[in-house]
Amino acid sequence: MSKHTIIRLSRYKNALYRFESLGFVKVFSDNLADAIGVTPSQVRKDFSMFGLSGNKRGGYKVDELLAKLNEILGTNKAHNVIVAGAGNLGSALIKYKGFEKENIKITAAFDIDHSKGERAGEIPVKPFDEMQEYVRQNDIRVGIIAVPDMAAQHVADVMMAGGIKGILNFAPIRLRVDEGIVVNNVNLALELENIIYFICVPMGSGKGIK
Amino acid sequence: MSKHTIIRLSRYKNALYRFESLGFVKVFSDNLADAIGVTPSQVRKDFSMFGLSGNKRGGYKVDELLAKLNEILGTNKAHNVIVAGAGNLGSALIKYKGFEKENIKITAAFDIDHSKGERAGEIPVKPFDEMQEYVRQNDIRVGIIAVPDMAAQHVADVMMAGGIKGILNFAPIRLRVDEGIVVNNVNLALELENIIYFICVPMGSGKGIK
DNA sequence: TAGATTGTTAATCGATTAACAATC
DNA sequence: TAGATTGTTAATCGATTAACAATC
Repeated sequence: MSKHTIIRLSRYKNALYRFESLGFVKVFSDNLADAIGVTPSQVRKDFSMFGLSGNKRGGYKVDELLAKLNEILGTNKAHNVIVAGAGNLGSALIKYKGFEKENIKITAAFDIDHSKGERAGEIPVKPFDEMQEYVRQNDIRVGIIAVPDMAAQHVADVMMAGGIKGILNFAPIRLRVDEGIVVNNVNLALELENIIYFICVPMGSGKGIK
Repeated sequence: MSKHTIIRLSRYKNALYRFESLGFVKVFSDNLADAIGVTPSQVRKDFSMFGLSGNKRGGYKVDELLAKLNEILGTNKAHNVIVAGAGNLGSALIKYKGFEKENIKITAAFDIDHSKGERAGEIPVKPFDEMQEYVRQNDIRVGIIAVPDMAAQHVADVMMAGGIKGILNFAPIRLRVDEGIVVNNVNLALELENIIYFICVPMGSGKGIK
């Protein structure tokens, strides 16, 4: 199943929550398509690949669809995640509100300098040495890498040694990982650079925005 | 020109800096392919689309290639950027080190509560009311949105009114923007959700990782 | 030269879109 | 029923890869 399809599934889900809060009981493929910026065909195709069905004339029931999407995406279960690196980015992630409503919780952060922000009421910042054992003991499956570039590969290795299966990597390097380990990269500088390219390219020439 | 191509160009550039620091004078399409995880064909195809040429047997000169990539991507010129929202994420971005080496500088942050982190030596946090005028006066072309979801569309509108052409949006909603405005979305919860999906899907079934 | 690598064309692959029969 | 929407198949589109002649 392609990554793009799953991303769209998440977007449908977000949109559905908004429709729900607006009082919608059912939606049509047209509504969802509009909401996330794809064609209605795409919506129906995506749904049919996961056996999500609607009524031939009544569209899709919002609550049913949401329940099924949450089940497919795994967001009906809680997931615990750790962060390596408690610098600027790491601490912002620890405090980030957006994970909660997807049932995702950051349970611990690790840093070589664990004095960083060890505050009561917040998530503990532990010494990096303890990470592997913590991962193992708490059966953590997903880790976030928010350490300097040079340390990223080592952190990834330790995460994998502890049993982590998926990594969200903020370091602008390609991690070498074992077979079957899932890595998503977020490269902030690259995102900006990309925007800069597309606003600088002369629009006239038929090039420009994709 | 497709967004994916430009992203790869940025990645080649990153890899080239690393090759350069290792003392490489020239590289082959094979080296670059390995470094960023694509096929050598892809590398040569990408380069040929931008008139980046090498030597039929000697590969590509690292310094020349870097200079040309920086020119194409616009990273040879400095770019000033603003941030809306000086909460956790906004302040982490202000302090983020990774923009500098791409010649990108955050020159100001804006928040309705501008008392947040107005510290000397750092970037000033100004009242949100002043944003539009600041954008206009300083000819800012790119803005980052790191405000709560509900405020994001309004912020985008004000940015556009000030003359901003590109937006990096961290709010998990689809922004409605004018023709020709470039938007890149970074949705942190979605990235994690996506990882969770792929590590949860039973690997055996031929599905799994893409 | 012989061998290796580029640049480019053609083939392949996968993803998106259009079309339409089924049917509520 | 007539009209509208789904579910699915076929067509299209674009991007990636393979192949190979050119050539350093």
